[in-house]
Amino acid sequence: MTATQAGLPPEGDDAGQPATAKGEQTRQRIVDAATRLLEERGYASTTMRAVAEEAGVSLGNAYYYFSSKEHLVQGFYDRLQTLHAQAAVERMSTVTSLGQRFTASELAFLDVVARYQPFAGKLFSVAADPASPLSPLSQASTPARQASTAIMRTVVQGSVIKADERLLRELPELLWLAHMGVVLFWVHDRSPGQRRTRRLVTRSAPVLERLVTLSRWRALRPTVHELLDLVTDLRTGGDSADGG
Amino acid sequence: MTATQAGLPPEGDDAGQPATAKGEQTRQRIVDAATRLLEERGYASTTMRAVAEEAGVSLGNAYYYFSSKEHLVQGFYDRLQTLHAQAAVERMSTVTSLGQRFTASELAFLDVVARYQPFAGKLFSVAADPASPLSPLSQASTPARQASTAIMRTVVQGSVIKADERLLRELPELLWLAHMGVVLFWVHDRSPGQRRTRRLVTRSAPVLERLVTLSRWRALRPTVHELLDLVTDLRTGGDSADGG
DNA sequence: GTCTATAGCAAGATAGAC
DNA sequence: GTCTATCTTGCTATAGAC
Repeated sequence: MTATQAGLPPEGDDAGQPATAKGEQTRQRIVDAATRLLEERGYASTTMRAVAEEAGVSLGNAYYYFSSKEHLVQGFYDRLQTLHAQAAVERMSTVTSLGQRFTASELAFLDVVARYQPFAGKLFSVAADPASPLSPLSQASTPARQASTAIMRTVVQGSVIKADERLLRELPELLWLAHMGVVLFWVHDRSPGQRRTRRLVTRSAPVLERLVTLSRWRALRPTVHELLDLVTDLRTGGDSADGG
Repeated sequence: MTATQAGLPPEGDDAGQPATAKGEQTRQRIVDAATRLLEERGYASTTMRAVAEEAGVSLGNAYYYFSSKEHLVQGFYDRLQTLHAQAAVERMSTVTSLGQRFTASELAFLDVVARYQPFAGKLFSVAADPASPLSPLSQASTPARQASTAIMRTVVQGSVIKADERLLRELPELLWLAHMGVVLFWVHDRSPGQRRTRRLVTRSAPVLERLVTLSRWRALRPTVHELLDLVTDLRTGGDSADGG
């Protein structure tokens, strides 16, 4: 339903891009207020009315800058993204194996988002709707998605690993998919401190590394390439559809 | 958030289990009305008011039997499940390889759900909330989940395949995960007739079969078992959390 | 271009009377 | 079990001020 999915340019979703410095300031106030309320009270209780009041603007004004509640939450997402990128780079700086770097990146992510776990399910639910701007595949999420893939590129490029060349090229995007998998698991993880998700990461990373290494094996190459062909084919087909 | 996830018995989610025959009848009328409207007008337009009117009861009465709109939709899901199971068994009856049987089952699924694709995103979104009774991991979805896994067991048991024994035992549940992946892809697939999802199925199934076969390889066994250990560990840990 | 105030709709959910 | 209010909240609209 979205412009993204039809492969068309965006339509009215870019409402309220401020043109003046004052506007930019107001917009920021609203995002800040929303972030504060989200952290304090979760998604459901963060009503547009409450955000407007917290920001000291009228309800109409809030909608002037954000065409929906979901668009507003996007700002919150972007902030998390930035924090994750920073934390990931820092924690990756001391390790050089692919598995360790992926682990570092994901554990950094888990640390950053830990406090939001209680209401992550609701947010996730909203993002799961393909028509939502919060969907990781939406046009509105393109910057966030690219930033996330960039982190994974850093994971790959900083690591010393021998793998099939084509696989290596696709690896950042594949790791992004893996990251989506981690998120999916994390959202359902009610264990204290999200221990289970941490175990998932620390234990699957070595297997991941092993599999990547095995891609150079003669006997496995055809299968590996068949998979890569499939991924490439499904990604570049016109209509958007993912397997994340 | 759900009782399921805490490993506790259900609490208030079983609202409105009718005690009398009359109650049972009313409940059924409401489910029927909801199903009819869902098929005709999709999720968003199927308001609780519309359902109540269609069923000839008051809004409050509808809520007496179904504590939320989501609980009401569960009946619709169950119906699809049954249809899928029937169609899958039928289409599998002529093939014996694992890949072909999995393909048959999934294509049967796609045929059954094709007409609901336009509003599947909304439904999916609701089901993505771990706290929702519609979540595939919720207590309320246990019957549907088991039915779905049963289909996958049929896929496996009817096929002649040599694989690592432990993998073979876990395969039905792993195929259920794969099925969830297909659903995830399908929900985002805007191509006509969901051609892309069909391609995903038909092309990934042979790879899947190949990988299962490779599990018997000496050099791969440790990795395969490491993965199976991980899956088992994460599943049987007390708190529920998945990777589907 | 920004912003307020206010009124109002639709729809999910609830309270309380009977 | 059933109904009739009633509440809440996302969202829209309008009309006007600076």
